[in-house]
Amino acid sequence: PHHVINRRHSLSAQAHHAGAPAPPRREKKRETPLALRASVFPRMHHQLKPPEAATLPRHLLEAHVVSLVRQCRSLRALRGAHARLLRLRLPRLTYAFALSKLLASCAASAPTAAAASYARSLFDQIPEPTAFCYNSLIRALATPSNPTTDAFLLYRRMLRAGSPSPNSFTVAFALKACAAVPALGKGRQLHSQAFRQGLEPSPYVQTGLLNLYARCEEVALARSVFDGMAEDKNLVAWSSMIGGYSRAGMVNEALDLFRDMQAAGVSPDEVTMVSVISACAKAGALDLGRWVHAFIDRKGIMVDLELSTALIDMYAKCGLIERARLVFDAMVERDTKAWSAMIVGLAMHGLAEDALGLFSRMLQLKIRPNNVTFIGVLSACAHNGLVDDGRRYWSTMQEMGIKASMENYGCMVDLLCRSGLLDEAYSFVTSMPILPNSVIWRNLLVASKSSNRTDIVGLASKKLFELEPQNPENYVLLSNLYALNSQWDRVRYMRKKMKDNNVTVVAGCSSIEINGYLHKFVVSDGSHPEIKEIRVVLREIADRVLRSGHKPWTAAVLHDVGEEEKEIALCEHSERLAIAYGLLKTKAPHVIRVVKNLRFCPDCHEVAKIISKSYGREIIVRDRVRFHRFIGGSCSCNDFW
DNA sequence: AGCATCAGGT
Repeated sequence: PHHVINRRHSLSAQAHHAGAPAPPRREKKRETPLALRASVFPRMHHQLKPPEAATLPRHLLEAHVVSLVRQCRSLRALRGAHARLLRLRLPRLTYAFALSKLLASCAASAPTAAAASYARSLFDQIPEPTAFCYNSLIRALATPSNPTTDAFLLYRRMLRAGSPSPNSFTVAFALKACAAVPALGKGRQLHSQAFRQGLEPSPYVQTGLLNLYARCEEVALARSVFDGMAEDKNLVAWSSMIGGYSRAGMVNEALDLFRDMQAAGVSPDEVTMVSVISACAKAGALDLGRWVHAFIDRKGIMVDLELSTALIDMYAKCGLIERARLVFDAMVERDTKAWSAMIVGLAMHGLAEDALGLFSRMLQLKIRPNNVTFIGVLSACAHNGLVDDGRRYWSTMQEMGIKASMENYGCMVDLLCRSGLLDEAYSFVTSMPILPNSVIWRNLLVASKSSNRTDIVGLASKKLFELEPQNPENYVLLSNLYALNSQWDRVRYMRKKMKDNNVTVVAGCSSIEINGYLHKFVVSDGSHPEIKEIRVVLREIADRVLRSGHKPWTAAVLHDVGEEEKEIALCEHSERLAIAYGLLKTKAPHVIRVVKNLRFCPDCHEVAKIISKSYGREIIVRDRVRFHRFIGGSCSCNDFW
């Protein structure tokens, strides 16, 4: 039979390749339709009274239970049904049956904390839970809001009890729970146990494992599960693996696999496309993103809420904020995430007015913002020096009863620091109700760079090394700070400390997309096949920069080497290599788009301005924080970043 | 009774 199935698959793959029309898209999954089956049972069952319940045969009672539970579409309805069943005073066994049906229905509902606790209370009332009951409870506990991985603990309890023994459903649900947290270690234990119990071959266990590893960004592990799966991998396996690559930022791999998937005759759906689009977003690969969007249209893939949101994010992160706006405006239904994506996108582009305008429209339409929305709002203020507005939005957030997350505090600190309000930032940090994270301390440290505030520098660096003793950024930052104040002994001490703690510097990395392929560069990177040609362009840039009267800002180079060497190091910064490659490979009206993993080097920022004027090229660079758009010698950030 | 997707400050 396997042979036959495989043949069928390869035939359909051929049909697909021959350009046959794509099969009609399936309808998006909806909630179970209301009581389709209720009419099957006589109306009298809905009005069952306790005396009758005692006389009816068990199979009829069970049918009644099934129909009652099936009608429930919310937790509230389930509780109501539960109450009605209680009043019937069902025989013990039938009641246990009813409880397990309620539990299963609860597990299938939206995975909220309320559903989880109700499921647990149902489970606790079942005297001898079957594997079905365990499975349902594990499934209901699989919410990201369960940091202790209750689901996994229940699974262990089941194993310890010895009976009932877990089946493939148990492992699949437990894996989903681990993936939701995500909890890699626990997931790996499940993997080996599933193997021992012979449950590994189940396709649901396999995709569960694959997805767990993909969510944990354990790409190699995910890939080994993926490769170990049968020839005819299903859509879920492909989507999950592509999602894993995408999350890990391995864009080329994600897109290669997307191509392999089509070659294997599997048609992607809207879920697959969300991962593919967000891979493009992460990479800032505009051409690829545009191509994938066209693909979605061509194949008639439904652009639902999630895919629209992913498209907004992609266009925003690829520097086409206008297109992001078009997608947003075309949406028929927008949730908080869609609004947030748009607001964050505008903020990233320094378009504070639009971002804040959109936010007030969101409020008018009674869409409830959340803390992520406020990240967008506050960062819009921060990027434009709107301190007073930022403070006002901060209190708006409080008034709306939205609990500030660490990220929100981070935005506020950033806002105050950028506006030079170091004292206010410092007292804001020290009066936070939660312990500030490393990001906040780092921000404070950067802000006090030229302030002579040894108290702040001292505290912030102490906290930083406590929180992140292994983060190279901290060493570089502090070393830089000391170098700025010519405290060379301290600079040397930092370098020694770095060596002693086995910390190595993270290289800046910039990428540019040429002809659909992503080219990556790191500082002084000689590995590119066209490096000779690139160096010629770099020399020409250096000449033009010199003629424009710009003096290389060598303070951006950390090492205490000679001035000349510093200038050379600057010229080989990753962003400059990428821009040079863009100049080499493309012609005038084409926009040079570069993505950098760290912040823009100040000297390279100046140089980019000069290039945009001297070569008459538009350059858009996405750095770790925001977009910079260079036209005719100036940047859209107005040098405020 | 299951498996895959969306927004994030430094």
